[in-house]
Amino acid sequence: VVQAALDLLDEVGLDALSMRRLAEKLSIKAASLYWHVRDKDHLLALLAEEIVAPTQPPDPALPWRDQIEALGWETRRILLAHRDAARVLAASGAPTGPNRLRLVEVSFGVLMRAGFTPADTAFAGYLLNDFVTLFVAEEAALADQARETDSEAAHNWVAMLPADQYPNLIAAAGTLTGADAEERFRFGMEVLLDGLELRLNRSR
Amino acid sequence: VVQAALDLLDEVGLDALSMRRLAEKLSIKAASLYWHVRDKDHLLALLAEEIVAPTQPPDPALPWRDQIEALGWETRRILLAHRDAARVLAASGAPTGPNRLRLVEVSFGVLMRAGFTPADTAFAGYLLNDFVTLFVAEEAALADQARETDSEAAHNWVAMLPADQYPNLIAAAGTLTGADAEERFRFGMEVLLDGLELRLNRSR
DNA sequence: ACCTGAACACCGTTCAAGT
DNA sequence: ACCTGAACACCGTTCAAGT
Repeated sequence: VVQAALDLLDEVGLDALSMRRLAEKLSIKAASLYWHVRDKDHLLALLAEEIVAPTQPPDPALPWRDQIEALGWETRRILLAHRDAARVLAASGAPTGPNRLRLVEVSFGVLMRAGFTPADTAFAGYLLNDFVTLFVAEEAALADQARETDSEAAHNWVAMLPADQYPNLIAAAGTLTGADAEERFRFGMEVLLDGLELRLNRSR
Repeated sequence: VVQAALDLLDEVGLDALSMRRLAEKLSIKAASLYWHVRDKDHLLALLAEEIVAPTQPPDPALPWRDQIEALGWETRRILLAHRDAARVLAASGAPTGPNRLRLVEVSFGVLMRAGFTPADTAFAGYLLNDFVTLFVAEEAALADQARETDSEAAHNWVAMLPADQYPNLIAAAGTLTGADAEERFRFGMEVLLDGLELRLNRSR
């Protein structure tokens, strides 16, 4: 039932994922879906649960930093496995299903055992989760966009800018190759983890 | 023209902002809008430009950290000034208009002058910008949701969870009062800036 | 328990035609 | 230069009715 929705998502993307198309795929009329599912929002929540299901929790024997890092990379991998997966998570709002709650529990557990206060744990957990989700959403959007237009055009919008008005933008963005998503992800994770580690050490 | 769209956004929110309603507000038929505006996407881009227009750039005499921090708080202030503003920025994609490009240029300039490499500047700039936008989007969503349901219910979803399955989640999330958006924002900014500062010092 | 027909109240967008 | 009428191809959702 929800598996069909996931297949459809991979085929057509989130924007074209409609109740009517899903019904068609199931050889059913659209009205019938409302017996299986309360809402489209509800469907998205179920979809988010399904996407996130195969996530491997990190090895609890590792230091907290390595665990958080591993979970970040694993989450990125999971979200890249389905089309628009990160957008589905964002669109389906706060986690309510067991799979997503479990992941929150895992990351909060790592942070608490590392010595963060409960409040800092909650803040840091949301910060990390938001970073990963947004990052992958952007990464996927850029990849889609690069697939539509030719990749030269993607570069050239920077070159089109008036150089005297945006010198720093051009200097910095000019270094981006577009194929450096992993490096950018590592950068973000490092900055966040360094910031969190510093905070932890200071509080002791 | 776009001012009417901004008014409508404040009145009804992004989800209900349709071309047809906007036309009605202008005492016009929907088809006429397509003379003034190419697309709905184009309209959203113009809207994003308009929202961001009154942003005050930080004092260039300040240390880089203070400038970035000031710009972060200013951006949050600007985005909270209009309903669903953060979502509009996210929905309208990468910045193309002069106002948003100017802000990117400002933040990149601060980072470059602080001594970051061009690549690190681009990474850090996106990271900071994404953090602020996403944070405000979430903050606004939570505030909306709290306005709809009574605020007790917002607390109780945590209390409803089976305590044996999610001990860390409950311990950490239980400390959140819902009215601590500013504190959470400060936390995120501090973590990011600490991480960035460490990276800058290491590279020298 | 599961599905359908038919309807309601919407969308974004195009295009020939009007003034 | 700016607007309209009419249409096209869609949406999510409800609800009585069928089996």
